[in-house]
Amino acid sequence: MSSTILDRAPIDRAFFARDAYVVARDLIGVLIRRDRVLLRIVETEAYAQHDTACHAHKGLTPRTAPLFGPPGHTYVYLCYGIHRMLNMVAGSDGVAAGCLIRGAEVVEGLDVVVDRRGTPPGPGICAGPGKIGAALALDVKDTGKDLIDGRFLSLTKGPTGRIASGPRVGIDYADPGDRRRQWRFADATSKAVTHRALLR
DNA sequence: ACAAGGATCCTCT
DNA sequence: GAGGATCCTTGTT
Repeated sequence: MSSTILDRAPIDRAFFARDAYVVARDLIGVLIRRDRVLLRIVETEAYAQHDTACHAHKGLTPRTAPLFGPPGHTYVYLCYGIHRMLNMVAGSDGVAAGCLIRGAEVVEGLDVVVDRRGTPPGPGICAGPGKIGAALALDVKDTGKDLIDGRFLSLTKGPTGRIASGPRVGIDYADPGDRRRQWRFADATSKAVTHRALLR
């Protein structure tokens, strides 16, 4: 019996207990459900402790604490005072690492997403990390929540397209060496991917 | 108590 | 592709 998009294997903690860039790559295609909204991840970025692009590189603070905790949890923070950004903690307990969810396609619940975003439906409605935060109605209080027990979000494997990679976006403040890392991943077949020109 | 800094978004060319 | 808007939280006084 072939599996449908609604009948996929759940993601376990071991999935997240690997290097962040591997997890970020493998998150492409993963389905995120929250209530009536189902998203398919099409763009991600990896961040790690000794990487000057990462919030955790200066050390542990109350805000970045989830990044240092066990894998398979959220790290949600407010960006530019407006946007709520969803990260998934990777690696091992005590070492900071995470994956930013940058882009997604809406599989179910488009009406809910349109309402939350306040824009008409279109391929770009969840193309960008701030848009995903809005689509899932995330709050900064959602930081540190478990991703494996399925109580906050439920994650299952989904269809992947062709995986492309490139440098991360919006990290001009980071050291040149870190800016060059090819830690951005995307499904090249998706229309919900931003900054296409930088990918290969 | 406050300055400073954004892992962005949107609207133009 | 580039630039400005925007405004809350963080980390440090």
